[in-house]
Amino acid sequence: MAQVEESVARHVASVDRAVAVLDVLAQSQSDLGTNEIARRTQINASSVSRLLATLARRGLVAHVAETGRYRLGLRLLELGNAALSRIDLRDVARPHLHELAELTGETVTLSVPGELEAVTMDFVASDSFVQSVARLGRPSVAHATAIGKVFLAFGGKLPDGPLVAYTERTITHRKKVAEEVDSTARRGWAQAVGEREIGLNALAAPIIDGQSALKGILGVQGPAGRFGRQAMRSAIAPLLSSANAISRIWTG
Amino acid sequence: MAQVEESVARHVASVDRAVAVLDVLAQSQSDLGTNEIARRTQINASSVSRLLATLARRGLVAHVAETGRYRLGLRLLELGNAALSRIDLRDVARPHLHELAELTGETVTLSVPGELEAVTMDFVASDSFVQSVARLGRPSVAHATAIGKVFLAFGGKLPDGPLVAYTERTITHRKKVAEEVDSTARRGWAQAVGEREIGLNALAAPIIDGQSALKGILGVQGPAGRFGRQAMRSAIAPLLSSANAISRIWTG
DNA sequence: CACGGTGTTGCCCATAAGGCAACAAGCGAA
DNA sequence: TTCGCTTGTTGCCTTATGGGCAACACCGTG
Repeated sequence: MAQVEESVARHVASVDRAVAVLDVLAQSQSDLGTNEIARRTQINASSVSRLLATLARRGLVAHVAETGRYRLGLRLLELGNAALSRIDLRDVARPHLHELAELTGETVTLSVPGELEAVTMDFVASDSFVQSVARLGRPSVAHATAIGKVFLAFGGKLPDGPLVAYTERTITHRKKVAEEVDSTARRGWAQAVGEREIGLNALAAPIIDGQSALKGILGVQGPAGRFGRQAMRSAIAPLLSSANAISRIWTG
Repeated sequence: MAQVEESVARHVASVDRAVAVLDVLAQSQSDLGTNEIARRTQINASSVSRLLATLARRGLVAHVAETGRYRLGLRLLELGNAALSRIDLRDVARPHLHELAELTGETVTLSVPGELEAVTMDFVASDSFVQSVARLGRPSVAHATAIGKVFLAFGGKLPDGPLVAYTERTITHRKKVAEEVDSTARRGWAQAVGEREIGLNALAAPIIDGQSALKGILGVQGPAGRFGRQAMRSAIAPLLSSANAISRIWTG
């Protein structure tokens, strides 16, 4: 809880009431009249009327002339978009990265989709001495990594030319890559087993907004000796859970 | 201008100040400190501090502990999404439909993309006695209408089976339809010249959100005798202008 | 260490805001 | 058409609130 909120700071009651009015309008599926808002907020109707007039003038609330009722105003959308544009995905995701690293015992990465590939922008390293090292700024190899397969599943493109075989397990046939990408899209997560590097296993899940646009990719990776079939299977649910929690920035 | 705002209603100055603080944070590209907000709003720093404390407690503002500065809070995103979910596209678009109908002298329609086609949900009829009649709920024929071509350009699918030739000008070869759809995507608007009906010409432009997802389609249509090559060309810019103005609901 | 700026909070006082009452308007039922 | 009820607004009064001053703690820089 923020320190500011816990202090004995004096609050502005009128602002509290105004926000309570906004909250009630947000909770309601339909427009509300002054008296109904007064009932739900336990604020006198004349006070509510004046609060609404002020909020309406500033665009946070809209008065519907036909019905005399009120609804949330478009200025809130503008303010919400402004709030969104300042969010640092890393800040929001970081607690989830820590939690997932703790749960799985492996290195957890956060990538963002770029133009040609997804790029690692944050990670929480495994506590183990033997760990899969992540590096910031490192692009993924789309066809050979779990992160890359999620990237492809959301419209990312493979580069032209032959696909490099990093290990014997690397999928280099474009048709088989496409099938792998289809699998990723269908089940909502990707895996790579010794495809980018011998002995390196990984899982990845998309972080999406309300329109299913890719905003980030959450990955878990570890050495095959520890992060094998069983451990990978166990990591899927928490991975999806964390990715969904992060996605809730956009979906509410 | 809303009647409520024009009355001699008494406003709540504290709420006005609080919103002024939100506005300043929205305008700024970076986090702001208490004193900076005080300077920009001409409100005493101690008042700003107390307003911020209240807004922070309600989540409309977030205090960044590392820097001591403030930014817009995630609750605004929730409120913005709630506001958005109650918006009726028709209400927002209607003034633009009227304006466009006035500018072009033709019938203007608003459609929303459905599962299999786009459906007319509002229109403003031309003032002319000779006009292209629109009907609410009428689905578009994707391959033969301007509205439909925009729908296809944003991922809509053609139905299976042969494409019906409504006139001699209807494009029924799937490859040519695809080319037409590509043109639509590239230039940002579609046209249909006597393809759905002899003597009926139309233009259409997409209404999109911040992620380029299709939220609606704005169309102009008229009889070829009046809405011919020259008039259509003249209607493109105002059509795009109106579609963009409506799109700003989502993009700010 | 000194200085300047930031951010918060105690305190005082003027006024803003809450709420009561009155009023106008609208709606539904008789 | 009339009546009763509810809604929404506004005049007005009272008082509690909130604005702002001053003081303080903290921080960064020279």
